[in-house]
Amino acid sequence: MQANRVIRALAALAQEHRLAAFRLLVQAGEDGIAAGTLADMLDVPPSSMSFHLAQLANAGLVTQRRASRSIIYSADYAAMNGLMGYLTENCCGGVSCFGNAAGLHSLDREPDPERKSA
Amino acid sequence: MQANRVIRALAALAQEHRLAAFRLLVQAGEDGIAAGTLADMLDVPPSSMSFHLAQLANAGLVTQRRASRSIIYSADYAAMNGLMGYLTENCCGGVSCFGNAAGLHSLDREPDPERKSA
DNA sequence: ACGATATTTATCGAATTATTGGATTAAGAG
DNA sequence: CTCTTAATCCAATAATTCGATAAATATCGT
Repeated sequence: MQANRVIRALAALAQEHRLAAFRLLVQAGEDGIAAGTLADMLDVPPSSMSFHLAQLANAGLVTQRRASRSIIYSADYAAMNGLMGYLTENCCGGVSCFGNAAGLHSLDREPDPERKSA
Repeated sequence: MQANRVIRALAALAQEHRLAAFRLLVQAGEDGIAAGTLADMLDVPPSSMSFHLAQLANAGLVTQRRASRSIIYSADYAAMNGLMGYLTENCCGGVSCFGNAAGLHSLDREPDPERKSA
């Protein structure tokens, strides 16, 4: 059941520090970033960073490798690719909500006026 | 700050019932599905369904309209589009992990053996 | 207005998640 | 071997979330 994996991936990214960390890792590319460096960049205690990185790793979104004393984390593009693929196929009307609807980005623009009509 | 909205959208989808509900709503298209019908489909108590739908609505992923006694929920394609856009731009190396990497979908194919042996 | 249907709200307990400080493991330098 | 640095593990705490029952609100047909 891949839905389960998708849920874990979504949950992993649905957290401020983890989303930020993942973005940095994506930007960093193959080289990756050491856990401590990441903790320093995001200004969170090492133990907290470790916790969040473990969550990302558990969700399969990042990989780790040791480089001497440091542990380098890298974004797993294939996993992210898979997540995007699932969302596109299952949550975008089957035929990619991209390209279909031409360039509307409500999450970028709308400030979300009000949800409840009182 | 759209990162905040993205996080809420991800969190909203990172739950079994909500992901399932959203998938059904996407499939249903414009017509949408009534809250009660959704609760029945997913076999969760109406109040629980209402709770989850509220989460989706709060994240801006679904819209609601009243049809006589029923409240019809519909997927907000624009919001989903925005989410996909953000993920593509910020979490896929800047230049769409799709199409770039040719056709690898780890979440679809790989059973990912050593992630959790449960 | 009344009774029936549909949905939301309120509330509670159980479970999960987030955060932190300190202990522990691993690797390199002297 | 000891010291230093890097990262994770552990335990305790705080906060959030989930699921279910019960009460409240809104709408419809009569």
